[in-house]
Amino acid sequence: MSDNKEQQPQPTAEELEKKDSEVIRAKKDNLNFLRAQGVEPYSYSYERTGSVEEIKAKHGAVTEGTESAQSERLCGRLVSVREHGKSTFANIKDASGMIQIYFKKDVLGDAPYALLKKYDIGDIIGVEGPVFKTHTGELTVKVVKVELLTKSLLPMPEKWHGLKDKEIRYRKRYLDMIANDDVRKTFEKRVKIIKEIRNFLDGLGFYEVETPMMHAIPGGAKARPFVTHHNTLDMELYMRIAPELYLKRLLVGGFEKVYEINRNFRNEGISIKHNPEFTMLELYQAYTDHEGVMKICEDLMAHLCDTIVGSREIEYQGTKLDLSTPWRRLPMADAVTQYAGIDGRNATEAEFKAKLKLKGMEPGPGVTRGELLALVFEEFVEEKLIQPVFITEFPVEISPLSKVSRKDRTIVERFEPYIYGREIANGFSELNDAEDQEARFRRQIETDTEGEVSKVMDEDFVEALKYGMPPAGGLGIGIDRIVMFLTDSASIRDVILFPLMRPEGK
RNA sequence: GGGUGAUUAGCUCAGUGGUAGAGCAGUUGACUCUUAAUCAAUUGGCCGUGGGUUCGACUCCCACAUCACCCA
Repeated sequence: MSDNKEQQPQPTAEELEKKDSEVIRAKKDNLNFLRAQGVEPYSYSYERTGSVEEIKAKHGAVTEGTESAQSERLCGRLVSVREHGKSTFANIKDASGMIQIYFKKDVLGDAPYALLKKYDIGDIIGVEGPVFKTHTGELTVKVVKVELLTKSLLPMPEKWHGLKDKEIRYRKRYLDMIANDDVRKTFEKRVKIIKEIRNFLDGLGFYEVETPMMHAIPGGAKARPFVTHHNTLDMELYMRIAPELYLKRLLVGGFEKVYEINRNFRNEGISIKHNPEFTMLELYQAYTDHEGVMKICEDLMAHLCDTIVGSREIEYQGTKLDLSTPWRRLPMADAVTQYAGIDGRNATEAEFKAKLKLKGMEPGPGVTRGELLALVFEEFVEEKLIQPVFITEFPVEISPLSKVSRKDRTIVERFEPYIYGREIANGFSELNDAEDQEARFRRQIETDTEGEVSKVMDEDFVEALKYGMPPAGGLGIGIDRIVMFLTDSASIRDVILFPLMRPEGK
């Protein structure tokens, strides 16, 4: 495959040169001119006296008409230039913010001022000089000395409208970040959210661990895995769909509170809510049950609201969401009764099927009552769960890893919180009866028709359980979806730096 | 997987079966407190790719590619 590509004749330097637009050629000309003048267009370092924000904070009190006694050094990308003959205003931007800089011919000197013409928007520069306030009150660096730190060879996106083309924004995230300030803010927020999750869990005494992302047997969730191959072992490996089975092994081993924040991979569709690789938090705590981790779940979300948003009421896509704790608890059957207009506790299989038929669904004869309930829930209820709610009491058939309810053998001690019609997490009292686990795996393997379950039983996991896993509660939270809520992002692609894209056709 | 829409200059967008447009960016000139600076001039296009219809297609038709949105 790659052979064909390599046989294609590589364009020569001249041909590439020809293809350059005039805009690009102008920048290259500037680069070459500067080089000829002895300017190094790709410098090695620049020592600054502070970031843009720091300098602004430091000199905020400078009064108009005076300038700081101290000279400052700062650097960043040149984002706009306003020439006025013998003086020039410009703006540079660093990670902290943007500041105006002022070049004056008689301050900078004739020759350096003339060289400014060879600087382009997009170049990264360092400037040195005192700080003053303009007549309009804007804090500005009066540049005494300017240095080119990095020459830019491609034109920047338009300064006013920015970069809107979603395809370019996702494919070339760096341009998106340069052009759209709120993108950088969203991803800074993502960093803080994940940091706060760690803070919260570490505060509860959890250990963060790393378990394999390449599995010989895919497990821990119902999803199609990505397959890869190990050469020297000559074996198929699967990118993990969940870390669950490994984290539970750690409970067997004696860790009592563990969590992992990392990537899972599911070979399924791509949508506004799904990226093939996504980040999950999974945590397990020994000697507690689903109630225990349900509390951790809502407390964690409340903690994130407090620390990231500053309020437990957030607005998502124009809808107000109140994440105050405790969240409502609602058994699945009751949710169906309440939202689907069919008695979730007493309806017959035929009644469920009739209901599903309204959406064109015709489950086969092998489908159990519990599965039918879950289908009705998915089809008719989920989208209506706007305010946070824990759906509880899942049918045992669709929950192969959770413990049967102590009140009712047909349901399990499991919950899924929903916000804005979306499932954001999944938790349960972990099944630790090895023989029951083995039987449920077996049943899953037998009934799976979609290839969503491994055909091979994870014997080692079952064996681990046989040594004895303490009773435990487990919880998995989709981090990307949490970030979407807390940053008011409509698409998962807006909270993943480099979402999966098909290679561009050529 | 199905449906709808988009694809035109580096970027943001108009456009029409008959010679391809604007703003920004670029280039040249003027301007020593501007900030979407202003003013004057100017360069830049295989109108996503490949077929077809037509005297003539950026425009109409078909296929393909990529993206977006909706549905499964």
